Amino acid sequence: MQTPKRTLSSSAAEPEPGPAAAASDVPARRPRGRPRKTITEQDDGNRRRKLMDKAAKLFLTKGYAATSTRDIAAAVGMHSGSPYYHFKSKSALLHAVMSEGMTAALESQQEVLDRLGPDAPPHEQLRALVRHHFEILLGPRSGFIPVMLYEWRSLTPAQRRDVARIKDAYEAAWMPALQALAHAGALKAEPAVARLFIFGALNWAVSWFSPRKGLSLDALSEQAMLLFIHHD
Amino acid sequence: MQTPKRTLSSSAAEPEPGPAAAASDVPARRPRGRPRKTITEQDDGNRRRKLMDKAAKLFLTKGYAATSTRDIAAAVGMHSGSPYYHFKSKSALLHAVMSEGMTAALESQQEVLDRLGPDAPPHEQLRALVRHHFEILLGPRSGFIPVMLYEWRSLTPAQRRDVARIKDAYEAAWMPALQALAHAGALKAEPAVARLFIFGALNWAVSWFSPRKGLSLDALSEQAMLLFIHHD
DNA sequence: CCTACCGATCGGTAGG
DNA sequence: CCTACCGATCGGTAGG
Repeated sequence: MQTPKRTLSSSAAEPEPGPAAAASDVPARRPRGRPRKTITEQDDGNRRRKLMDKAAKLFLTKGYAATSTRDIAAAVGMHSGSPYYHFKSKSALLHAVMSEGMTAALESQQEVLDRLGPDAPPHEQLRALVRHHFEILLGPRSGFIPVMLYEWRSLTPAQRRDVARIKDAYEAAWMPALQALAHAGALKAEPAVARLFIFGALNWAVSWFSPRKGLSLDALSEQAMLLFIHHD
Repeated sequence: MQTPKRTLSSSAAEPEPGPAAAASDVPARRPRGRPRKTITEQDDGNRRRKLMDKAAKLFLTKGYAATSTRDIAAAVGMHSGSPYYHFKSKSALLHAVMSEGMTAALESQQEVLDRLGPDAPPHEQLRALVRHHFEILLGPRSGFIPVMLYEWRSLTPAQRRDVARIKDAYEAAWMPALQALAHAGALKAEPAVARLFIFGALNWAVSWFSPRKGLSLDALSEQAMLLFIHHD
């Protein structure tokens, strides 16, 4: 990904606004993309990210509806109204978690496929996709995608459509490998149905997998491949 | 299962209490088991069941926390406080849905296995279990088990332990078939891990299956078997 | 099962 | 980002 080009008007010598200026300066209307780095008492982008991280953790533990914006504020050391400085509603915070989580997952999945190259055997492509998906779901940086799996119904219809676009692209990337495997006789179910079953099997691991149970993500991926792929 | 023996004191000629008596007669402390049939304006057991049915539907659509007891009352044509005549708390209603749903599922699953007999080939046992599970999840009388899958975290720890007992028995009944299939070489993953993946794959269908999509529950079961079971 | 009600909590906002 | 606050809603209950 490239760093976004600065617009001409926001070029070099722009003075850093102090806290007072930052407060009176219409904060609701930001330019699109990452918020620009404004030095307030705490770094702004970090606060936004921290809100999303803690919110995701709480949404996953207690559920979106049962988590109050006060819970989230307290978890990051803010006062009750302050999350609304960063997000215009509780719902927008949920949407940001899912949307940015899914975007990052789609990008890292594409990197995995690119690294493997288009001529890798489909068996290896699927193994890499499975392994990467477990990393997204269960790895040390996980959290946003599991929220998406459990809180889909908490989105508004418009938000759902928006996140679905990214999710569809993520899932569509599995089809070439599945179709190749079906063609080779290593996958016996219809690829479109197999994809749904396979995502179910993997996603469900969020509800039972514990890294301390002795199973590594590599071993878990291997078990999944053994279950789904028929060797001759 | 046997019908519970009546205690001596609650024998034959007990008069039906009228509406007034039913209202003043400590309604919170019922004997265990099904409520006895007391003729009020509406039949009591039916009202309780209707509350559970509508509550399950709402819990599944909007989520437990986002469903108010007023929503539930309105859905069955009661006023706001009336569900508390049948359940001592919102949480108790959720628990009843899961507990009674899981109990019924365990019983009908056992009937399926009994009908098949202990000498049926493991392949047929698994197919029957899968088919029955889809019936529970997606069939015309479904609803309670999907709520359990999505609202586990809304239970109190004690309620969780209680429902887990039944759920564990339900899942344990799959192990003999899976172990036999593994032994015969038709299941390549470890049976304990395979069971978790398989339940995930099947349970996930709640989020995507639509009977109008042209796929019957029989065809769905067949696809699942093709995916998991390796024929030689 | 209805009526009337309570205390608590919630999402959100104005104003600084 | 904090302070102080509002209107709405919620789970639950007493009393009949």
